[in-house]
Amino acid sequence: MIAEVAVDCPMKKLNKVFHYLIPPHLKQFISPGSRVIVPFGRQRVLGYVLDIKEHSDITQLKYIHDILDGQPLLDENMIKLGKWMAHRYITSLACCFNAMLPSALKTNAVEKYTVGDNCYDEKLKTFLSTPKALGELIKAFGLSSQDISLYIKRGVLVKQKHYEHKSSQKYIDILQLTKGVTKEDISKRAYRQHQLFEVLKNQKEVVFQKLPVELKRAANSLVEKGVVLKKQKQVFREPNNINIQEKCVISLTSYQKQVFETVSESLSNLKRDSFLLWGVTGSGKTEIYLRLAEKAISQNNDVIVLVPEIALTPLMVNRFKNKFNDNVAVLHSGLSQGEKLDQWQKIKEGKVKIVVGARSAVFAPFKNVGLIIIDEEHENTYKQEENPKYHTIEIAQKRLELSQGVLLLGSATPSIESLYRTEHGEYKLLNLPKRATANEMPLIDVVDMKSELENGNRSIFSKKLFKSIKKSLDNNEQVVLFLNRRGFSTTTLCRKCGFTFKCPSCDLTLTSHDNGNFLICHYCHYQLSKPNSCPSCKSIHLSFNGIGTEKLQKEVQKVFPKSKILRMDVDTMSSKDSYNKVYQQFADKQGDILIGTQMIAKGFDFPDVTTVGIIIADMGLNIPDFRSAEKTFQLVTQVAGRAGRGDKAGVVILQTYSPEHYSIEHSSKYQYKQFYLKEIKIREALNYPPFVKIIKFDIVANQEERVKKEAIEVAEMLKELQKKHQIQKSEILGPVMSARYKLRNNYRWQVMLKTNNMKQWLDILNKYNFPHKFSKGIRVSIDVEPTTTT
DNA sequence: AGCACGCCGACT
DNA sequence: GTCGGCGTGCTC
Repeated sequence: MIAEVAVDCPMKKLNKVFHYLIPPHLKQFISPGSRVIVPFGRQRVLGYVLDIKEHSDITQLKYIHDILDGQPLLDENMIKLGKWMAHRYITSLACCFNAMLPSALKTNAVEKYTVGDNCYDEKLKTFLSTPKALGELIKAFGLSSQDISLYIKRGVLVKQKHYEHKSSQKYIDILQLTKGVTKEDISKRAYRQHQLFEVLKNQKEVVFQKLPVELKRAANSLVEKGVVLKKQKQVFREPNNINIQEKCVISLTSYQKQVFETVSESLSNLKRDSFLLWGVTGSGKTEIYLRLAEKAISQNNDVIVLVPEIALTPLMVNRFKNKFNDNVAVLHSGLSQGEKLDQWQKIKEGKVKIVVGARSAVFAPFKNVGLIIIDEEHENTYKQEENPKYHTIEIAQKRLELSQGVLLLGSATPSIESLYRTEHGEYKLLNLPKRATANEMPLIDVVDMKSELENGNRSIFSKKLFKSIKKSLDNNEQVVLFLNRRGFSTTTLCRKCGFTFKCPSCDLTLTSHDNGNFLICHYCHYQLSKPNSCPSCKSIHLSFNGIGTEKLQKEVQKVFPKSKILRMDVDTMSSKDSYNKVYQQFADKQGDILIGTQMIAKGFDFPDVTTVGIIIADMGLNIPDFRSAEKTFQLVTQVAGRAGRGDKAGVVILQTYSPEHYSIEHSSKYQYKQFYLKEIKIREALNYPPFVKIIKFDIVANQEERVKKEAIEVAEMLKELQKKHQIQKSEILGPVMSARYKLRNNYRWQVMLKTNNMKQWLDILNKYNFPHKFSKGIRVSIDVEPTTTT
């Protein structure tokens, strides 16, 4: 008996499997889907058994060393899915299987040592009868690291990885300055340590785990010197308990009924079908989801419900929990690894029939998936940005193909691609053109900020927005202000010589925070305390340009001094609970005005909000990405949906510098269809998706010159492959410097491949083992159908 | 990832 | 003639 194993090792040629003999004592436990430990070269690594065979052509097979779980973790369909994924996203098999399992199962690999075949030392043998960590071994036998590597070489010792379940308690380390220490306690040359010192002086405490790598090292040496104190703090899991008044839904509208019946029919006939439900905000999509889930369960099928970000959609989770009680598992980012594992096991053991969760819940270990619902299907959180760079919709499609089920995508603003697919019969389009409740969508009033400026209004607020806010406040109603940029100001500029403060390792301008007291790099978190003068010309005239949520808050407070303002962005979300807290505060009317970034665009349902202000609507339009118009439209629609949810009518004031842009024009009138028709023409003319498929190659390394050289090489290789295999309908663009050229001291170039021949390219790139063709220190990562091209 | 293998310059 | 740098390639 031979086991075919996908080995987990970030190694070249890993789209292939390795054969191992199965030791007699493990025979009855090992089957496809088992996780095993196998000898691989001189190491022992994790592997996934994919198949059991009678024979192998390979001679000199090794034995499987051990098995990790009592039962196989993956069923036949999941193995098929993993194989398909590895090919589709050009990654290793093990990487795909890792993505399917809860992280608690994979992250706790501990290196331990045990005796090898050439160990004749009885003392060592007894000591290592249970595997020991390196530290224990060194302590007990007084060995040096050279001794150990020598012993490993000679086969006296064997290094292996141990996979242990972590305790479900989570800890973080808090750093504080020791009382009474000063700058002089740190050696003059230790630049990083001084940097950390400044941060701690200003912020009092900092979470160690959140520091950038460079500062972590500095932190450790300062802890050793006693300048900094390190304390362990337990992080408590946060139960998801927002009190939301349930809207009582008595019966479905005729539109809802029709949608329900259409999907329901496919469920009854066990047909493999895909639907796109295009329903305006508030049209009652959730109610349809609930009823369809009920239907699927009654037929003994399992249901997966996916939401973009579970923390931001407490409503959906609540409604499923209320309706199905114990039959629902929830997988959200607020759970500890251990808790996630518990939920996962509940699903695996068939104790629940429904899971509500974010992206990775698409891999929920159900046996019989009959329905997958993807809400807000246009959200880009459905694309995983790390390897395997999968898109949740694609995975869902593939799963349902394997288990014969129905896919239901829902959105008020479907992605251009999805809508395009409905025209070509890949998805069936379902419409909910009317809100389920009586109130209409709020009116969107577009204000041209250029003419405001011409009329002498230089403030952040247009006259209209100011009036509307005032009116709402006077009526004791609430206001939501949306600005998609956090921090105080985006650039700090010397007015004399034009110097701008930039991050030394990222080539990005530093955003000032805390009233300009800090400059922070939003990418690597490099910090600088408030500069007094320009480092280039010593001028003291510095100006803070560009507006972020912090500055907005300050301005609003100035103009409406009596109002109570709440702010919601990454910076105010220090703990998992902050979101719920602010949400609850605003719901309880402990705040008059809520200021926020993207975070407030989704799922907020406050009946007393009558003014919504979009401070700068066209911020996203300047991003050089083919999806920027689409994204802007979606964001405007979403934010607008926050107004007028109760009995009172709401107003949306949209401020913009480009009122004539088609994205702004159509979104302000809720004309998605018209926008779509225009956008799809542009996509066709410029040869962008959905008319072409993109594969993006990122070339990253820390040596500027080498990256450029390799990037040219990547483009050359692609052109050669294209020529050699005569691939038609393809275009290789680049290499070009990435939009964010330098990040964390790494330089990046990119090459784009546009093609209508995806299948052939995937076959060739996989066969050719493309991502691993490059020399050490150069990382070439491939993104198949990326969501952005920047 | 590790580690061996092999090819080239520096040195006993 | 040997030691050790690291570029290349393999691990069932």
